Amino acid sequence: MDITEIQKNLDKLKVLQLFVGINEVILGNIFSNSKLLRLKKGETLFLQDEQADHVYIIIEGSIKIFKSNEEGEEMLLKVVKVGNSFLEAITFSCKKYTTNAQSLEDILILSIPVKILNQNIQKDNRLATNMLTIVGNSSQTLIAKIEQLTLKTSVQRIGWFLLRLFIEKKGKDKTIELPYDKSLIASYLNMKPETFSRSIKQLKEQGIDIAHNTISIKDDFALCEYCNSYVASKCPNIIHQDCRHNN
Amino acid sequence: MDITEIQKNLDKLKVLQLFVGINEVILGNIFSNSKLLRLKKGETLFLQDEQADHVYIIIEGSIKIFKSNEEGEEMLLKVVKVGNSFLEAITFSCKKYTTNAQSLEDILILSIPVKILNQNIQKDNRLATNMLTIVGNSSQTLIAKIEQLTLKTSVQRIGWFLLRLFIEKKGKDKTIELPYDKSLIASYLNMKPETFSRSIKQLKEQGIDIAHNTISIKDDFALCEYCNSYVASKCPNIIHQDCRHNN
DNA sequence: CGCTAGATTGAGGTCAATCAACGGGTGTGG
DNA sequence: CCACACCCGTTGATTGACCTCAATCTAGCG
Repeated sequence: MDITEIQKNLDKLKVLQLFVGINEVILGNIFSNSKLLRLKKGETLFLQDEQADHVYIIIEGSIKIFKSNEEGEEMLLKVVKVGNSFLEAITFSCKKYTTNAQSLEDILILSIPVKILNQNIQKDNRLATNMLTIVGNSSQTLIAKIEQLTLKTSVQRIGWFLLRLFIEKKGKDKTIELPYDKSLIASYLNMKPETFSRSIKQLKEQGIDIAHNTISIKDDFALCEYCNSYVASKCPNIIHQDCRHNN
Repeated sequence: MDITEIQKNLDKLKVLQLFVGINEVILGNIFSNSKLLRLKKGETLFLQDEQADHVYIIIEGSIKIFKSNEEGEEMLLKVVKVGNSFLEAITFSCKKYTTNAQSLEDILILSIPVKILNQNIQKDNRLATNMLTIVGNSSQTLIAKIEQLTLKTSVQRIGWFLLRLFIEKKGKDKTIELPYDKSLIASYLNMKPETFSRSIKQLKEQGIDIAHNTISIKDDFALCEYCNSYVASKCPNIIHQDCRHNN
């Protein structure tokens, strides 16, 4: 019920993918029934098998969504950054979280009761279609991840990851920074830090260099061989005539 | 426009998850703009990167959804059976299929133009929420698949697959038939047929026997060690006091 | 009966994991 | 200011799981 603080963040909230095109009345109802939470770095947001009664949207910071087995091994599913929700973590049928969520830094999040969300879905169709788009996209990302895990080598997975980083930044820079610790990236790509380290050496021979946390590429097309059609659809180089996915 | 044939299958169609609770007018609009297709075994329904302008629902038979790389290797994502759709194959943003689909036997399918579906989503909220449930569930299945691929050995993956088969059948039988070729199952579990074959031998020592296409288990709990919480939620044995997931 | 596709078995190779040691930052306390 | 511990990342040596290739077996079918 900390409406005043929600008001302060209203501008950030209204433009989120989940709330695009939703009228003020619905938004008001959702926000007035939601809460803002602050968590310190490393705190747990929810655990696998807990009752999934809230949906979260990140306003500041980032969190990791992961699975773990009885041996304590972690399987990093995704890192959720500012402005994103993670609806795929909740099931619409079984009502329990199927993953764990932990903050990677100090975070500020909006916590929406699932019940409230469901009530408003009935009232505003746009909310349902927005959610559909979000869950649909995350499905695509999951499929892409499966493709990488099953059909690609460790070097190829790193190349693919770096390519996505460069496309995300959209800048003309041939140099960018790694967004997380190397061991976290390794986990996301399903390999051990040692393997990550060794694979990077192989990439060096192809004009892709990682020194400390700085990645630099020889030219704009150094990573093209790690592209696939899903990534290509977001790549500014797709217009280039040498691009495999140019059509 | 083969309405008469659609009429014949109306009973089958109306009870599908996608159409639950949708009123007759909407259904009529959807069906009158859809077509029934018959494909022979092995025919291609759509290919990766093609324009995704139709959504399909299977009325008879089954199909496989898979990715393939330039070397022709296949990565089986899922097998879609009677009554199911595969909305996750379409993107809501990029409008291209991200996977391939091919029939595993002679099939009869309903082909709905995406445009028609979108129009009716605007009119009937229930259609949107039904889709949300379907895509949400498939997200969960994808997450479960990633978990298996990354954290489990080949023997564990087979055990998990067999467990799901037994739960699906729900019967009290300790003997069931494999639903597809072993090589197809192997592909689904991301291993080679040879590895599948060798892993089965290891399962024999635990009271799980596969002779030809018949699986038989020593007792109802032989496969319990391959369970996880997502599978457990559908397992009749979860009420048993020895069940790890009983709570 | 022979043909063929699928399944099994064996031998050998490969990629990534494991285990262990080391180096370079960073922070803390004396 | 230095000594020390600690974490992260790197490097080397070895292991192991799964793949590859090839031969053989089996079941189904005309």
